[in-house]
Amino acid sequence: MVSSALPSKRKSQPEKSQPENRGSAERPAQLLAWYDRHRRRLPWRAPAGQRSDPYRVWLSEIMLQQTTVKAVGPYFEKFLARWPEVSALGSADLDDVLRMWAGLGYYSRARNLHACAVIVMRAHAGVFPDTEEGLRALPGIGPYTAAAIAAIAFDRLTMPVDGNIERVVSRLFAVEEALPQAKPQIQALAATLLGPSRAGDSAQALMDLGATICTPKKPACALCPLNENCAARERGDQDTFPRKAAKKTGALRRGAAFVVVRGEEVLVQSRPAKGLLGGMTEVPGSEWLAGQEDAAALAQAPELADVKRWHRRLGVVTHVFTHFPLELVVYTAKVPARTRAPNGMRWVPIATLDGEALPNVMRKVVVHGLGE
DNA sequence: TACGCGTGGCA
DNA sequence: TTGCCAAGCGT
Repeated sequence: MVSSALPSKRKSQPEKSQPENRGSAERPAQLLAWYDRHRRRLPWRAPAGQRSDPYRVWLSEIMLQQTTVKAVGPYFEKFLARWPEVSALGSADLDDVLRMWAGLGYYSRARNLHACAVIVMRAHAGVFPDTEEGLRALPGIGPYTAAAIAAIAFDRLTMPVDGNIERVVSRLFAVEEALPQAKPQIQALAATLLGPSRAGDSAQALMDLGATICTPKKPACALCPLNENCAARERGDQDTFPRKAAKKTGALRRGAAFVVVRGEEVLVQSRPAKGLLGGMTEVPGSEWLAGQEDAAALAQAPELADVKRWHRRLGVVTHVFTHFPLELVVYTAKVPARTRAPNGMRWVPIATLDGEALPNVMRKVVVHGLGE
């Protein structure tokens, strides 16, 4: 329900210092009261009133970076079952962590997760730092995550600001400045929503509000506990916040992937540890370049003397990364039983591919290459 | 500062 | 179909 846009009587300045905005002092309490009635039950959340386990909070916060609650759920359970505490994770092999992370995306998170667990185990005796500053020094923990763990696990009086909270706050105060330039202003305004205690609940309340009521499109303002005091709603243009600078989309890149089958095995290699899909498993392939032709891609096939000719599969595999779309032509070949893998490559049974650290784009390639 | 970094769901 | 979006971080 979008009310008609009324002429705005007030300039669109943030209401930072406008005492005539009656009721704004009640927001922290209104927020917590709403949270106590409507909080979501999530696997990593402690029961109401109980302190959360820092390990679970940390693990969930890393997984939730730019990732939906729904996608994280099963991964969180898997990780917790296999590595119940930080010392167990710190003792694990990085390859095992990458395999368990496969499919969740943003794989540098998995490497940093493991590195962080090692540091906590060895340099902090297995105990997470309980301050924002201490947490911020750990790999994979930035300003948001440090504040979130400090508030949720250690009850520190700080307000983490994620995408949800940016949206809620930019609407509450009708912040006209565009992201990301508006981040400092939004951070300061968000801090005004903290009460004298329960910082972690205040943060999670804002996140739940953003996820369920103050949604990106068609926010359910009628159900919002703060709707009497929302500048954007008063103007009627709440769904135009937050303001954002236009983003550019990357150019299409093309390449070839080579699915080499030896009996019931397929040829794979590991990608370099850093960069795109760092440390993950892939089938050999050409470079991924904008404007590349098929012939150029085919010329980069792995050197296998036993391959008489490559068979090009019909169609292409498409995949869209955050910053560019990708089209891969898939070539296949069968080789004799004792063909040796080229340097740096290895044979993996097709039946165990599920356990490999295969990113989804490579799963698509393998399915396309092995399909009938 | 701005860009590189995955994936799946949604309208 | 296409673009947007989701509990950001590292460089």
